Amino acid sequence: MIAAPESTPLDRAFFDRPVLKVAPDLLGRTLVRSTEEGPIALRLTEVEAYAGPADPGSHAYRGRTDRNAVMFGPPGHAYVYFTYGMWFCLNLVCGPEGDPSGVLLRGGDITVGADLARKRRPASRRLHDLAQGPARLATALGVDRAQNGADVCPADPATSPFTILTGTPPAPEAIRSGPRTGVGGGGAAHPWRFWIDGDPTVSPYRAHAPRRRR
DNA sequence: GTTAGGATGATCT
DNA sequence: GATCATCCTAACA
Repeated sequence: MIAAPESTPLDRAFFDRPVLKVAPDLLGRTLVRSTEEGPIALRLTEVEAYAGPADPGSHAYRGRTDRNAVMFGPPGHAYVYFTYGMWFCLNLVCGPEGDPSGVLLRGGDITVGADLARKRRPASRRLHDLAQGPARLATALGVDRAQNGADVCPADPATSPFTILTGTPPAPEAIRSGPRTGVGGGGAAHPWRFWIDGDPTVSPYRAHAPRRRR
């Protein structure tokens, strides 16, 4: 039988490239999240690049720590971090090894397993906001600290919580870029956020606002 | 439709 | 002790 395009996993060479090439190339790809409860497939519609040790918006800006160690490792692995006391966010580490760069997955369209995602995100009112925003995406997919460092290009996909399939990339003219969301300290200076034009699962842009003290 | 403010804790200075 | 690669709800237009 002929394999559908969606069935081909992206290999490590895909991620072992500069992050600014990988990030837009991830749009339209399918992330498969496997759990005991069942699989969820997500078509990526919005991502952000965090580009190496000189990027002031990056967790790696001030060097390697226990928290960001995965970003310094080999490409094709998941970097999961906990933020705002409540949420997890999912990144994919890009190459080359030793260069701490990665792609934050900010939004996607759930194509398989929407019922399971709804169970994890009862606050979600519509299909398109199940994974609209990085913490929503991680919540819908059931991602937490346990997946930090997981291989997303495993030799045997059955052994990994993640696989990424070729999917159906959008036409190049449908790919938009702009400033990153929610990063301060000059980190929004570069147009390193990429999304699929007009897709309802793309999160609304919010400029970084310093939090007020109570 | 928009906006303001609170939740909540790991991480780093 | 301040800062977060955020989300949700309530209030208001």
